[in-house]
Amino acid sequence: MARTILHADMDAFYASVEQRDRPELRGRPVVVGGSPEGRGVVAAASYEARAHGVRSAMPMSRALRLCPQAVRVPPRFDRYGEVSRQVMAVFRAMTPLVEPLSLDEAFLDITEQVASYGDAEAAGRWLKGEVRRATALNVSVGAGTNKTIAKIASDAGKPDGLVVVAPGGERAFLAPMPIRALWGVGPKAEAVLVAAGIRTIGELAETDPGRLDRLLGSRGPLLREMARGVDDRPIEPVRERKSVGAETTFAHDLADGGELRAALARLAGEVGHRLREKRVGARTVVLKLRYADFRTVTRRTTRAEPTDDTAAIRQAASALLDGIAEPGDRFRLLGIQCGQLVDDAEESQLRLWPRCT
DNA sequence: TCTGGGGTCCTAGGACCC
DNA sequence: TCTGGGGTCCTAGGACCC
Repeated sequence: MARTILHADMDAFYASVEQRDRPELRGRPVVVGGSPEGRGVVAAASYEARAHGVRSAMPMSRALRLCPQAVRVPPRFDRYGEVSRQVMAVFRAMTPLVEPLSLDEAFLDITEQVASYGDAEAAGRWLKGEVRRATALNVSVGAGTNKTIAKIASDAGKPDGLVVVAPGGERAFLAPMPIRALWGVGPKAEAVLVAAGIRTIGELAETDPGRLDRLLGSRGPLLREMARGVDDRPIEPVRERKSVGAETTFAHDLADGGELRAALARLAGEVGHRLREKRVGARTVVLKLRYADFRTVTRRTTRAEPTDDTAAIRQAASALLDGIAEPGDRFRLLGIQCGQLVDDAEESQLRLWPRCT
């Protein structure tokens, strides 16, 4: 039997939360993100700002040139997290099979529940109404028989949309869409495909599998299946976190020295704190450096025992930095990422019963 | 125009062991 | 003196997502 999958995606989430919390911002172009002097980029833009060409991930300096009357708001991630918990609670009132993708977006498998709403369209309307009642915010919803269809359907209806793709209608729905709409096709894959004369998902679906493998490598078969409307990936309500990291871009490039080492200590503190909060230890510490010319390098070290200790993380990262930095180097970004996470409870089990490994 | 910060997943080469 | 193949772990880089 065909599944019924919803993809729910809040409209201009951070910007909408700001406009909701601050009525004086309503109806005005709002851009959430870091300052242009601090080399910030746009995290979210209200639809009023988008009308001027402002987009997510755009440098803030460019956004404010495109739309000088825009109000720039520094992000308040704690606040967005609170609202996100309300939204996810509404989703979970519908089905336990909710897979969050970010603060403002999730897949829902409502195969078991859809009949009790009537049909997918009615279920989608119910969800939009409940989210609006709980948060006074709009969510766009797409419905279909798999994740690919539901996701592209919710994108297609934005803002405040509800798009339902009936079983059997998958290929006709996807065919005219640009390949870039497909999950997993970014700038690089798009360029490769366009150079080969493949512009739409329909054209991708018709491409010879062997040719696609040569163009896309191992990702060819999966993307071709998705383009043909076939996608069996399940909704995964529980996904284990694999890493915890923090990074910072400096307002001005830094040489190695007191300021850089102080930033490193601050990042180690941040990461250590979050590891302890989550009750996990990390076996690997990765140092990330971006040079003034945007070249990025990483160096890592693996420990025998996991740690959540700030000083240990700082020392590991500092030793890695010693191995990279040359006199005269200037850096624009520094980051620390901890991986190979081990649950504290699991860890103590291993200590007590070493032979059980 | 001058490029954030949080992540996930994949590839490829080398070390090491059997 | 020359030479296997498989498996696992580690490292660095890169594509991609929101």
